[in-house]
Amino acid sequence: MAQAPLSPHQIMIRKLQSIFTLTSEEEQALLSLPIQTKDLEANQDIARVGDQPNQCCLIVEGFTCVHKISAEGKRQIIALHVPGDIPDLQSLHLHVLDINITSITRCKLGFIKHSDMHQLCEQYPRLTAAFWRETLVHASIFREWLLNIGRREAYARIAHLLCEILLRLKAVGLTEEKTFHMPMTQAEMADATGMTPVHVNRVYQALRADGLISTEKSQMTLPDWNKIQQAGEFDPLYLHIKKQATS
Amino acid sequence: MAQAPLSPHQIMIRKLQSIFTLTSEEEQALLSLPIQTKDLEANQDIARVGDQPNQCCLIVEGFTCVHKISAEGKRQIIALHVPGDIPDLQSLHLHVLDINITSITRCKLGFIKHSDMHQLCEQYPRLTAAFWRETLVHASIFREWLLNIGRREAYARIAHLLCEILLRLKAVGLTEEKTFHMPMTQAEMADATGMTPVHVNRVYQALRADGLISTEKSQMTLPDWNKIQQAGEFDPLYLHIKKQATS
DNA sequence: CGCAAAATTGAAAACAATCAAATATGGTGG
DNA sequence: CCACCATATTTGATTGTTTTCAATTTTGCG
Repeated sequence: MAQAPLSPHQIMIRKLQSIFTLTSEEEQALLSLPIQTKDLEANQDIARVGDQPNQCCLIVEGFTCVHKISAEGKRQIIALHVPGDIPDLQSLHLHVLDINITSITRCKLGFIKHSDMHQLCEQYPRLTAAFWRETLVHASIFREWLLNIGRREAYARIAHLLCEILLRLKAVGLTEEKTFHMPMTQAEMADATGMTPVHVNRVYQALRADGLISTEKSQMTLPDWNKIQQAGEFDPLYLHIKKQATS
Repeated sequence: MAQAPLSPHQIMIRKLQSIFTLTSEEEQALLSLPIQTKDLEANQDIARVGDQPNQCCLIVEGFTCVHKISAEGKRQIIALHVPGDIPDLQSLHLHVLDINITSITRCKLGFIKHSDMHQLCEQYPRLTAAFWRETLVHASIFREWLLNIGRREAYARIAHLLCEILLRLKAVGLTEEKTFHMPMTQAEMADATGMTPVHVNRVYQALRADGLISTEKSQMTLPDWNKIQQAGEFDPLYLHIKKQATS
């Protein structure tokens, strides 16, 4: 049941449960957190370098990305965010944003005031640990991306990223078997992998020819998990997901 | 007064003070934290992928790095750590290490039990925030490295990393004007920037020819801060250092 | 049906990797 | 203090993945 439209609180809890075990009391507390939702078109800025937000942004539906622009004007996508993620959770303790956050697709966002977060964490110290852990898992993903971009060749790099997206969507119940909704353009994949769009296109073709991916509209299928996992040198340890269903 | 031999507690406090304002009560609490020190030769493993440490490792003297090895056997240095840093602070909440930690130089390390850290944080919630912030600053550095490796060409990439090292050492008082002790070999710089040692060597020569760096033994000098900052597209915002002395 | 965005193709250029040696350096023991 | 050795740096020639540039084709959507 991919794309089931969950409420902001439900998706947040599902995501946290995938990396941390919440008690029902803690779930209750999360459910009472005030969240204000907002819909957004694709390719809209959510926040920008230099901003000093007083709220966090929960992805409820859609994809967003965090990116930086070099002085030469080149864009690097630093992170992808799927439903359940909070791209600017760091802003709780780093008060000036050093990144841009932009929607990739149409999105439903949930905004949570810093003050409400701080109050909740004060009251439930285990939730502090849960959110801290959430930021640490994202840091772990940054580390794996560094290896991916710094030391893997293009073919493995793309394969690796596709494996990651599948597992992260699976963790929040947004996949259908080996198929998932993949809204990123090849140009966006290029920005995420430190490549050019042209080269991404050529690697996609190679992956298709080798039977590692098949695409139809914006549906991406990874028909042979073992093969693509091997091609991408993919080991899901770094995602620190509790229950690992990689079937 | 570079290389002044500070105690483990002193260097930890100095580092935290560079990104967070500690009260004297909090400093007192940190001073009473049990830390067991250990000396280590260069190029020794401190921890490895898969480990489940029950302690954190504070760098007191020397340089260490965090790295990952690809399936092809290529190494990517993910992070550098200088005195005051705690490379595996994440292990407080991510119980299985997804990285290797290795000494670059001879080091003095301080080990702090997780249980002592948890107890301290429970007692002083602002210290939880301080350590959380410390992990977030390191995550911010990962993000900048992603931009550096993904989108900057070799010349800028090296320049950027050298700027970062200077500022990070300055934050803990380990620089002499524009000069600092730079113990990394060119091969290690290559692993940190996703390049080959040969190419690092050629970029170093270009930087020397352009008057952006000068090296003598393992002393590195950046004679013209403005020029190298520009060459490396370096903006220190991402370091989130409180008092910024970039003279 | 029409249009803008995205994907695809081909050819040429460039940055960086690779391979293989040669030179220099720093630390050690005699 | 010097010779020696392992390590690190440097050099040159070649190869190769990836980028760049410039179309062309396809797709999705109103």
